Amino acid sequence: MFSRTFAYALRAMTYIAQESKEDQKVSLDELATSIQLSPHYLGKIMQELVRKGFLNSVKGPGGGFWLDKQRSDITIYQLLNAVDGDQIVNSCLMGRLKCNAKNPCPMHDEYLICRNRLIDLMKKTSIKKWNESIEL
Amino acid sequence: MFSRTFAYALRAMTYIAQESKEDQKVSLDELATSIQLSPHYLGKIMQELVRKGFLNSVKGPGGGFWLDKQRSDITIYQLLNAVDGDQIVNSCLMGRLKCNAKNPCPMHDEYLICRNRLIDLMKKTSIKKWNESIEL
DNA sequence: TTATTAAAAGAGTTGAATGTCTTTTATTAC
DNA sequence: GTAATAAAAGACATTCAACTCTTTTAATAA
Repeated sequence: MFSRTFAYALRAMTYIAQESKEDQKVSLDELATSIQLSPHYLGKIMQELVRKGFLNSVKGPGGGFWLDKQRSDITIYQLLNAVDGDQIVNSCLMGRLKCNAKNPCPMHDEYLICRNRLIDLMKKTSIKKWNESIEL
Repeated sequence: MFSRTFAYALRAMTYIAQESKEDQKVSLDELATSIQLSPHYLGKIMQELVRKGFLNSVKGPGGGFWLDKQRSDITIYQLLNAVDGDQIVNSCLMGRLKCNAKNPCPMHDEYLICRNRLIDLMKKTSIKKWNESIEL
């Protein structure tokens, strides 16, 4: 439903939120090992997340990625939108070109309800909360 | 969320259910024109649907595709499964490799509920019902 | 039985997402 | 300032769904 890149980004944020502080950075290699992804590809994802302000990085010896305390309040919905955009959830489940309240398909209303429930929950779930809820 | 092929298959079944009888078949070209898809690609999709028993076809002059009355009772869920399989709906929304009732993610329960509501409705919606509900 | 029609089959192409490899840039430690 | 470290950047490769084009097979009609 969502992209793999989003899943990787979420796993990476999860790990970094747990393991990093400003004085204890996580290197790309450590991160790549922990989430089982090639460091090259993960590098691109991380680069993009840093650029968009989801976490911090510094180059050089002792460098790496880390997450400020206050940034663990960002939600998985924000992360999803940053990585995948919002086009995914804004189309007819059945692929009808024009499906709307005036001319809905039989799935339309139910899909809207479900979609909104899931989006609401994603908007309420911060990285911090996500981490508190799951066992790795 | 689902494949384009499924959307095309549904549109094709919709058109054929409306326009065909055993003595009034719909040709591939007519169908392709009506749903705005290249006849070659549509041909493959139709071929597969015929092979799987969702509708009938005959070659030659006057040939084409048609849907038996009783086959309009097949559901859009059956069509989806035939085209896309069922793997789509059976994975964690957030892409966790092992997400289950014992070790769920924060989205797990809500997603299960929504997923089941949508699947139930798809199982209840026959091609016939689908056609009665929508305006083209 | 031959020409025509129309689906079936198969080979090839494209584009986007995903993934790999190499080079560059920035930072630190000495 | 030089060597080492580690992220950033960019070029290249792979994969898969989606799509196109060509050939074959089956059915009909005359």
